[in-house]
Amino acid sequence: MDEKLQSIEVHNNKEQHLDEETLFVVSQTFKALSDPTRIRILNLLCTDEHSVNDIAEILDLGQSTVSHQLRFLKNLRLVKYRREGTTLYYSTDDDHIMNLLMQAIEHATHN
Amino acid sequence: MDEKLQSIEVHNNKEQHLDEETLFVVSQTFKALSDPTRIRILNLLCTDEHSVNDIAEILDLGQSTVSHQLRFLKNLRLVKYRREGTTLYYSTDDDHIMNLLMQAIEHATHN
DNA sequence: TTTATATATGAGCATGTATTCATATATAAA
DNA sequence: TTTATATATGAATACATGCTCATATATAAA
Repeated sequence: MDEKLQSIEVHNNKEQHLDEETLFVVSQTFKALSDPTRIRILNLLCTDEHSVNDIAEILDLGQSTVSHQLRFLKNLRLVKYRREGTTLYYSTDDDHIMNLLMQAIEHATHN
Repeated sequence: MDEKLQSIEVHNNKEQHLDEETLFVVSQTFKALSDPTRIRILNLLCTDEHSVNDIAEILDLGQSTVSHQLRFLKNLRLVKYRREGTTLYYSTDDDHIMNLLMQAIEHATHN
């Protein structure tokens, strides 16, 4: 099933009960999207890949801050990286979750 | 524009920059969805309205806990209530955000 | 008015989290 | 190997957050 098809589904939860694991995954996912710094990083990466220092410069953040947040996002498999020498180029790695973020941004701006 | 049409849009963020207010609204919205207790409450309310005590009993939570979380959700206009005597019946009040939650639950269960 | 029931609220506490600082690691060039 | 650059990491700290307890408020019934 591709992204487009998932997106046109009407998402009503057939099962009433949410098991512990689903609850954990869902809450973790939204937690990733609940911090302004991470939102800015993901929003930047949604168009292009960027190195850690680029991200830090563009968003005016500390290198350590960016690295910590990227580790967080990488653990949730929301971003990935590609190495080129000593430079790591990060990019997004979950189109579905990025789509959720973009929907929320649209919702926030157009209301 | 109705909910269905918003749902089939491809959500790519045309503007690069996220202003302070958008950032705040988006992060607050996701913060609301990032707590297991609030997810359980919203998932329960997504089908039917329920009183505070009902929610507490069904989800095995303290009355105070539920009331505090409902206040949080109400401040973000994610839920509303209707009074009947001393009983307050809460229900969801933002179909778009509820759809985001359902998408995330689908994503978490079907993967 | 008194009593009972439903809900809201504030304080306190324990836990979680984002940032910063100092430093470690890794790759490449000299 | 030495040096430089890019990134990662751990500890410390300040702040946010969720829950609980006790109590307040609000509505209705007696």
